[in-house]
Amino acid sequence: MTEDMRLRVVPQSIRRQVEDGLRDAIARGRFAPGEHLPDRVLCELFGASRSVVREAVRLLEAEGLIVVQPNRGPFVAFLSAAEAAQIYEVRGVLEALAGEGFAARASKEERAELRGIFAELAATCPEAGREVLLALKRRFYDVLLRGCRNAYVARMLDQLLNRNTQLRATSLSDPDRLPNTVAELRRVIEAIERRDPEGAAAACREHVRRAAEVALRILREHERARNARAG
Amino acid sequence: MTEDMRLRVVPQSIRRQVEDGLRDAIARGRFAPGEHLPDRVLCELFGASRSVVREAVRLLEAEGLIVVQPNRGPFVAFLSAAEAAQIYEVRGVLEALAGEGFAARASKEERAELRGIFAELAATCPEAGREVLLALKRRFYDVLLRGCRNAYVARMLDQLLNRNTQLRATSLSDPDRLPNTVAELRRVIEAIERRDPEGAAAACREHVRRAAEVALRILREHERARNARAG
DNA sequence: GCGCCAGGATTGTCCGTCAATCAGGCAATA
DNA sequence: TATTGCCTGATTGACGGACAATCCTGGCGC
Repeated sequence: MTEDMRLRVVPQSIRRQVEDGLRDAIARGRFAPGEHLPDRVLCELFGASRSVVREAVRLLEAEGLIVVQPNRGPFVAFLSAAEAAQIYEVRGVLEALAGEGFAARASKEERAELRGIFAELAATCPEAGREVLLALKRRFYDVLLRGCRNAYVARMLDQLLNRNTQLRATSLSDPDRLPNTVAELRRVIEAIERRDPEGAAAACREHVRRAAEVALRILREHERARNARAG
Repeated sequence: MTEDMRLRVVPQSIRRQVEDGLRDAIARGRFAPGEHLPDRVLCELFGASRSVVREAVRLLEAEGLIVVQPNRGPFVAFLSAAEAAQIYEVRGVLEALAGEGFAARASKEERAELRGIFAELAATCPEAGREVLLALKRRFYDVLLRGCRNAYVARMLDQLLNRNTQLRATSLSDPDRLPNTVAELRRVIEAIERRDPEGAAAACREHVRRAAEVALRILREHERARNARAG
C-alpha cells in the first residue's frame, strides 16, 4: 500500500471556480430565492464563457440549489416549509449515520479537532453574529463528514446543508437557540468521546429534530404572513 | 390549491436524452467500469454536439456514475467493495425512511400498486433472467419512492440505486437469493398494509442489510481474485 | 377591458478555434 | 539491451459566434 505522492497543484479549473462561486453566492443569500439567473448575467459576473457557466449551472441543478425551467433558464431554488420538512427528515437520518460513523471510525486527531471546534462554539456569545456562528458550524460539519469515513454520507449531507444554509441562518438567529444548540452538540461530542456510535447517532438525530422544530416554526410563520399579504 | 394542467409534451431536450441514455447504458453495464469515454465517442454515439455531451457528463459526474480526471476526461466509475459498503450503509437508512414515509403517507392506490408489483415479483421463478428481475425491482422502487412523499429521499436513493445496479445484478444472480428477497420484501409489504411506519422502516433496513451481505461477499471475492492475479 | 400580434430577449444547440496537457512511440545514449 | 529524453498526435478545457425555437412584454385593435 504505497502512498499517493502525486502533487495536486492544479490551479482549480475555471468551471470549478464558477461552480463554487455560484454555490457560495446562493448559500450565502447573495441571490434571493426565486431570482432569475440568465447565463448572460452569470457570464459577465464570473467572466467565463457560456459553456462553462452552463455546465456549472447543470451541476448546481443536480444539487438542487437551482431549478432550470425549460426555455426559461435557471432560477435560484425556492425553499418551501414542506420541502424544508423533507430535507430535515433526510438530514436527521444522514447526520445520525455520520455521527455514528465518526464515533466508530474517526482518528484521535479528528476527535480532538471536533472537540476544539465545539469548544469555540460553546465559548461564542450569542451576539457574535450570524456569519461567525455559521462559519463555526460549517467547520464542525466539515470535520464530522471527513471523519465519518463514508464519502456518500458526506456528499449527500453536504448537499443538504448547502441547500438550507438560509434556514440555518434563521434558526440560528433565534437568540434562545444557541444555548440549546450547544447543549445538543455537547451530547454528540460526549457520545463520540466515549466511543458510543449508538449514542452519537441518537444525539445527532435529536439535534436535527430540534433544529427542524425551530426552523419550521419560523418558516411557517413567514409563509402564513406572505399568504396573508397575497390573498 | 389548483392542479397543474399545463401539458408537458416537451419533446425532452436533447441534453436530457443524452443524460438518460448514458445513465442507462452505464447502469446496464453497456460500458465497463473504468472504461474511458472521450467526448468524441459520445458525440458520435448520441449524434449530439460536444456542449450537450459535456453538460450531460457533468451531471452524471455529480451523480457519481462517472469520474472526470483533469485533462484526461470521463471514465465510468469503478465500484470497490469499500465504496459499495458505504453505499449500502446510506441506502439502509434512506430506504428505511422511504418505507416509513410510504407506510405513513402513500395513497390507497399506491399501496395497491406496490402490492401488485410485489405479487409479480413473488410469482417470478428464479430462472426468469436478470433483466426481468431488475425491471421488477426498479418498478417496485419507483412506486416506493413516489409514495414516500419526500422528494429528497427519492432523489438520493434513486442515485444510489443507479450507482449500484451492477451490484444488484450480481446479488440477484445468486439463485438462492431470490426467495430471501421476496421474503424480506413481504415483510415490508405487510408492515405497509397494516400502516406501521416503524415496522416498514425496520423491514427495509433489514432487507438492505441482507442484500449488502450477499453483494459484499461476492464483491470481496472478486477483488481477492483480481488481487491474486495482479500481485 | 379583452384578446391578439409583433418584436425583443433568452434559451437550446451547434460549430470552429486555440492553448494546455497527456499518452505513447521513437531515437539517442550508456 | 535497457533506460532516458523528446516529440508528436490526441484529447481536454475554454472561448466565441451563430442560428432556430421559444417565451415574455407591450402595444394595437376591437
